[in-house]
Amino acid sequence: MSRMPTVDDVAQAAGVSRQTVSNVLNSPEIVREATRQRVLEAISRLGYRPHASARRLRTRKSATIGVRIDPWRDGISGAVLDRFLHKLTEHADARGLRVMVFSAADPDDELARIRRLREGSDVDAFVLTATTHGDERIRALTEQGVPFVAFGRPWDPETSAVRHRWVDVDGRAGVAGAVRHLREQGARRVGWIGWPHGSGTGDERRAGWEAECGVDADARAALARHVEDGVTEGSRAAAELLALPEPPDAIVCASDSLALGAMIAARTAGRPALPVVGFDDTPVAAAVGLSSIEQPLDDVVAAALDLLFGPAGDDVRPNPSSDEEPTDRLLAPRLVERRPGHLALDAIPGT
Amino acid sequence: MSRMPTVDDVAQAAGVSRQTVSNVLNSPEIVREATRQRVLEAISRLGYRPHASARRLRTRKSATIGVRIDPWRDGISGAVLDRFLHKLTEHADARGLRVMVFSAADPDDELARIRRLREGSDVDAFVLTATTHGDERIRALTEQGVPFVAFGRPWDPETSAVRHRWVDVDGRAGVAGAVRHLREQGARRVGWIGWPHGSGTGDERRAGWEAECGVDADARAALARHVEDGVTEGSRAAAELLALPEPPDAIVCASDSLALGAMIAARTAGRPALPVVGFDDTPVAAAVGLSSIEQPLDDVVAAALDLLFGPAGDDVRPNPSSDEEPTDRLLAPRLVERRPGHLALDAIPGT
DNA sequence: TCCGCCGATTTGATCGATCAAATCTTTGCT
DNA sequence: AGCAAAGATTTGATCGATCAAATCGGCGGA
Repeated sequence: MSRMPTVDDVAQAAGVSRQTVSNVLNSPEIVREATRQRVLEAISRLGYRPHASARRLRTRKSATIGVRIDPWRDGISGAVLDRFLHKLTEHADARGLRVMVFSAADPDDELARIRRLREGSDVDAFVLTATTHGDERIRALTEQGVPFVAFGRPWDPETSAVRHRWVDVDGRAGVAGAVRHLREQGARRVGWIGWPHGSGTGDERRAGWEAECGVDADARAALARHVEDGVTEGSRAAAELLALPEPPDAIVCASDSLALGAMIAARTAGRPALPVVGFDDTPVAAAVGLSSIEQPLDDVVAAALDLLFGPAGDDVRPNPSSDEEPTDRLLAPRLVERRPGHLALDAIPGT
Repeated sequence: MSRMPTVDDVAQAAGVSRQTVSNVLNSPEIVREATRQRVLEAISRLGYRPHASARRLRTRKSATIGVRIDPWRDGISGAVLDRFLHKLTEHADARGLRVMVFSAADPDDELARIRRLREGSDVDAFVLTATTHGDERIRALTEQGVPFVAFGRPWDPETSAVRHRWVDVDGRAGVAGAVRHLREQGARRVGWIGWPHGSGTGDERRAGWEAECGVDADARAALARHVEDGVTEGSRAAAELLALPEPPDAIVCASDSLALGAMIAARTAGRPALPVVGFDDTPVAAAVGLSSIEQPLDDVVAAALDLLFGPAGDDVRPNPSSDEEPTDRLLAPRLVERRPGHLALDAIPGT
């Protein structure tokens, strides 16, 4: 037979009807065991696979989730979203879901694309990444009844008021834990290099440092720097801190880019053993032997899918209304410790 | 109206038949201008969008391409495939194509998943990335008649014998160009840090250095190191080279990871101005101010889609048979020059 | 004036699956 | 044994679009 087998072919081969074949696949429990076996045998003998488009046409579901992938990835940290995407496909595969990616020029364009993808039953639900202050997408999708989950908490009261599903990583707890750990290891003055105020993520992370650094407000002001993300910026800020009369004896940073810069600055300043902690545990951190706070992406993805589809299965739940059980999850990150000096520069002949 | 409008709704609204509406969308040239306008007006008034699954069921096409995304590679260089993926979605969107991603444990698993995706008309064609020596996937997909294009040339005669579509970047020409450029700038002994022999990509890149470095075989042996990919490895190799009686006055590397290591080693060895060139122009290179050879991913993606779908349109061409016009494209990369010392460590107070 | 041709449009059938309701089987209880 | 309820299976309709073939309408030529 040249064409792919269909339910009818299987039905004929097994001596049953279309619908029974369909039932074996979709509601096995209502089929008698004997017939079930017979049908399964026929299915595997003919190599039958259900035609996804036909099924979707009928059921109006696609078992597909959509994710936007971002164009701007100058920073090292853009890598987090890539790892997120990869984890997402893994977990989705395990649930029998598919992942479709798309790109968009701006939030409006993203909304337009989302609408289009959903209209054709191409995609059932979406994962929004990189939520911002006053994120327009949350409200728009909620109003349109498009099922989605956000990776990133709502950053302002307005968005919080819109009940929706989200998952995020507790940056504050992560940084606090790292600072506490450094102090247990003997550090007395832990410095902070973060981003300019105003980004939700950045402010959260800084709050973790503030809570645990154990010094008064004046000392905190001296020990903190806020710069744009980047290796150069991190390097410069760290050099400033290390040049203080009372320099820090450890530095925690809001990103691996900043931390890499800090690490290089420490080396240059003759303090190669200064503990430096970054955030996101990107490949670069692993490559240069930098401690870093790792986002538990596996858990994040699992939680996101749970919220969208329930603990198991591939039926999208509708967006939550305003009076139900919790629809969000805040997960704690984990400190990955590495030895400074892992670069082994000291072991190099001639140094 | 609660449900989405269909062709029939539009037809009724415009006072024509289903098929005419369909024609306006798919073969506008056979519809009279006046009716065409009337139908278009009705379409936009009702906000009609064709139902993708229904169309696919009928036409047996999905206008969707599949790409495997790799489980995390620890190197910095994994970023290339991510950028590739992003470019792919951009170009695909522009052509009205969709991109579906999936993950797989190994090549066999990948083939199984590809088969499944194609059977349901989920995906029309695939892009294979990271081709290897003796890549099983090429032959398997060709035999099964699954349309695909490889990003990566065939690395052995056996695979070359299987006529298939591929696009690749001419690493040899890229490295050769960089070496030539360094020599024009006054370098006399250009070193090489690459990967162990055996990887197609790595050997090609090294060949570019050999061709243009302008020294005899003995000197070449002294000036080259072959190590696994990684910052530490690059750093160690570079330190060795710089400790030679006649050290190199510039170093070209097979990857940005190696180059970053080399750059740090140069700094440590007191030669911060040593020109170092990496490969792939990853975000890290940009962040630390490292020159790097950039793969023209835009062109790669455009070429790949051209090979699959023709210069325009979204009809997949069948895999090439053995006697047709060229089915591959080799593209030249470009050197992105940056200033060493961009890290501005020298400008730091206290140094 | 009538016929035939050609381009524009319409009608009937189909893609492959699931839903809803009808029909046939078995089971359980008196 | 008889009969209803529960269980298993089958039949007819449908999802929304396109394909293939039939129909309609206008125009030129005999």
